[in-house]
Amino acid sequence: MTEFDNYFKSAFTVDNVIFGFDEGDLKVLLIKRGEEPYKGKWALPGYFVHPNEDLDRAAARILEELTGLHHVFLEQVKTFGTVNRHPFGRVITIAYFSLIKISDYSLQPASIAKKAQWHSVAKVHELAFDHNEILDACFQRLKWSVRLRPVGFELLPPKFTLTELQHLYEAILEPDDGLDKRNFRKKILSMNLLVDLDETQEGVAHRPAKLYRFDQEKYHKFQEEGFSFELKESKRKEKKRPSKLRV
Amino acid sequence: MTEFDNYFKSAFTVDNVIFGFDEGDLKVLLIKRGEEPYKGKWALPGYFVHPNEDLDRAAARILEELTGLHHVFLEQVKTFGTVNRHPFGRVITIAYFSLIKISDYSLQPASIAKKAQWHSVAKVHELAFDHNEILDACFQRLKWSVRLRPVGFELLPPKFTLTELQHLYEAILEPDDGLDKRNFRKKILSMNLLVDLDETQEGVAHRPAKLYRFDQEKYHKFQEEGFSFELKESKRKEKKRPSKLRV
DNA sequence: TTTGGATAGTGTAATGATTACACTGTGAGT
DNA sequence: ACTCACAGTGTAATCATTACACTATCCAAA
Repeated sequence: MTEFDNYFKSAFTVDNVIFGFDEGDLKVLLIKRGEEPYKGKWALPGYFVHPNEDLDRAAARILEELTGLHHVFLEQVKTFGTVNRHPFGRVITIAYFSLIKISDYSLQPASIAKKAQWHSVAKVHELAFDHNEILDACFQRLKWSVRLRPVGFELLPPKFTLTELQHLYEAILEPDDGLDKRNFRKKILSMNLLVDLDETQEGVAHRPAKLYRFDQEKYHKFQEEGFSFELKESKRKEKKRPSKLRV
Repeated sequence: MTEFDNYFKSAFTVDNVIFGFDEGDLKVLLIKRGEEPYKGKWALPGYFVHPNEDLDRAAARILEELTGLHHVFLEQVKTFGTVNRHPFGRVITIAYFSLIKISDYSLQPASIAKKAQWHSVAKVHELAFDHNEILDACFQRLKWSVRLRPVGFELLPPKFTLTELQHLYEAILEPDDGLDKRNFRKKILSMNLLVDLDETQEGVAHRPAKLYRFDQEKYHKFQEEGFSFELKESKRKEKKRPSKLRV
């Protein structure tokens, strides 16, 4: 068996791209590294997989240590294994992404959590290791995922408005000109996935919007039977009355 | 750095699900294991990733040793890392799938290749390790892939008939009642992806079909711009004249 | 109390895509 | 000349998607 000894000298980690949605913006949870390598750089939360730990379990552990959340959406995306990606030796990493409600997130005691911060996905700069590449791959997967599952269920607070839901879709799909409001509403309401709560927003300086929640049962049905959301970005803007506001 | 030493005791392999298409049937290339563990069992072709080898490179190497082919379609699918999946220690495996034309395949000198054999995907029985699970995951991915890329380009010989192409789609998508012939043809021809070769089959005991090839340029355009193939299985059979053949 | 700003909310007609569906054509073999 | 086996072909009905613009409601400021 010694011929194989050479192969048993590598390690693997799990890195987790944790997405949240807040203030109309898609966010990702990053950690400021306190140790070498890449000390001081922002990085994806991740760690070595313990010798007796399954991969999915490791991903869930990292997520939980950081956010206190379990039973959230978590999916394996891709494994990154370029030869020199880690200075300690041959280390490959299995990337996962998860979706959480930022409102559920609370600071955890784990020391790692103290260095965590939400960043707008669109504004993330240089990360440690090959983490930019990992983030990109996970964001692409999320874009794909949004067509296949009602992702809002995982990302939005229990009560939300249709406009918030639309903004979420726009943040993920990044259509050049946004989505058409009427078509979006027609589509999403026709799925019967939302429940009208007969409540409205309060304290907004405009006509308050109705609040909705997801229908849990319908949601589970969609999980089993599939889901398809397709909507082109609006081709041209509807003419607006010229606004006096400067851009 | 000694705190990390414990983690550098694992290994990883690459396993490759090589799909081919022949005789109207989707096939997968399996190896009869000549060594423990699982000696005598059929397994996916795979091997340890060398210490200085990138993952994609390892997958391509295994494919080439076995089939003599390079530059074929090869895609990472998923990593399997259950704690006790390998008797030698902690070994995780990165699964890839590839698509090749069986007509291009030729027996290679590598000793491993002598134990290789094509099996109908639908009839694969118990495999070594967790390879059934891996095969399933890759087959699912292929099902998905068929909607996003003109997979026939990778799987069919240079000249083929529309019926062969339809059988390929049926072998992958497994629709209960097959696809509707007219709708299939209308759809695939309207993509302008096929070139009519002005040749026909020879030596068949019925009206010979026209032969087509893929338009390489259009194919590359689709690779960049995306591709969408959607076609429901035919709902109900068209009534046939009662056939005298017994089922 | 009036007005302006901001966002919510709402319907339809035109277009395009998908579906269901059944018979005729051609060559080979007897 | 007949039969078998598969090739090849068109249309109408339905459904889904798209483009598009104005009215409603609340708050705040004048």
